[in-house]
Amino acid sequence: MATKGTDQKILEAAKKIFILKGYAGARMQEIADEANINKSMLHYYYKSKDVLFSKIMEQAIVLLAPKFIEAISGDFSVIEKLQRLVVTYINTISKHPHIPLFMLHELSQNRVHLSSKLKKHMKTPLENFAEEIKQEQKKGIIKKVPVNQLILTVMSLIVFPFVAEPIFKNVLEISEKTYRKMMMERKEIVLDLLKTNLL
Amino acid sequence: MATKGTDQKILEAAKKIFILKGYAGARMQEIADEANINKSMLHYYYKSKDVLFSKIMEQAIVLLAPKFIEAISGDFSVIEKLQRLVVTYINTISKHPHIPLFMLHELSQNRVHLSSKLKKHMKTPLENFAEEIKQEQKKGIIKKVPVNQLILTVMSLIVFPFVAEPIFKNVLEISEKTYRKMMMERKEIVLDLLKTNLL
DNA sequence: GTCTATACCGGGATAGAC
DNA sequence: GTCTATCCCGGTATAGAC
Repeated sequence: MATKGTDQKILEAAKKIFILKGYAGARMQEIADEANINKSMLHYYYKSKDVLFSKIMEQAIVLLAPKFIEAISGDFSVIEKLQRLVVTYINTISKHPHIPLFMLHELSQNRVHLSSKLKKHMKTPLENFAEEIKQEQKKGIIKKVPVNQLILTVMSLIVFPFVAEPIFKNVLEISEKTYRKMMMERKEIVLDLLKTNLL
Repeated sequence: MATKGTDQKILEAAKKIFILKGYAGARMQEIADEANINKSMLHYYYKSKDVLFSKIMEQAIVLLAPKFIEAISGDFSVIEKLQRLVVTYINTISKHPHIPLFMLHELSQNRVHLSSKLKKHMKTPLENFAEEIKQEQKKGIIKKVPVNQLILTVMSLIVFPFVAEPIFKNVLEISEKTYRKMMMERKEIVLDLLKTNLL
């Protein structure tokens, strides 16, 4: 494979720094250092900090949103879809454990405008899934829990352990390695929890 | 009551700005404006941005940590303690919905050193609680779920909906008011979920 | 495309008058 | 205690040589 192009090196460096420190905390100099290039190269390839940041944020969204949509779509039962969601999300986030907190923090600032873009992509699959849940509840296949609360619950169980990783590792005195292992075991734990609650 | 002292006005303004924007995103000028005072007054009362920030972070910790310890201490069954935790935490955070994301973000930066201080306060109560859980599990009162996973689960169910509030409100198209209501109803939902999982 | 130098501004912090 | 003026650094961005 060819040597990494400068633009790629920049993207990788920016990804690392932005995700670790957030937009406001990130320094262009630090990104340049991380990419082993001159600071002005950043502006040559990506006009401004804002532009560079947007690229990174978009990457993060493109990484997560389609996986979500895919997991809850197709010809599966609700429980099967929840299982798919739990497994793919915990696996994916395990590979990029800092992304959720990064996204949540930047979304809470109004820096990221894609609330509408994101919404548009997610709306139909999410509405369909909600409808399926209601159908199965009506048929008595799964228990009646308010749909929005159920979605909140599922995402909480999956995502929060990564968001709160620093605090948990500290308070519970858990090593990095053990925590990773816990996350892998968590797939089954979350799924069991959801099943006992819904079946 | 007497007119608010300048130092109090500053603390309130700083709290608002820091919690909304984080350390790196906060501007001393903005805090001064918010407090209706001159920027140099900030330095007169609180030597530096760091010092001011530390005060705010400490307030946040003092707000949450004792409530956690109190909820899981005393002569109650595990289920009762979980109920106390769910109720007091959802109530408290509802009044300060931005605090969790603020704390998690700043903790993920290594700006906050109190991992050790916090740990010290929490350690014994947490260990005792963990021991009680294991005891009840041995006696067959509650089902056997790994203790750390259980703690992760409980905190996830309580805290994450606040951390992810902006995204959920957008994607699920929920109004502020409705979301607040959902959080109130959530106390019962979370508790039911935990009970069906443990009993 | 890559580098150096530099412009330019914003932000934290201080000095000093009142 | 409160204000104005100012320092000074660091950070984004640009100019211009090579």
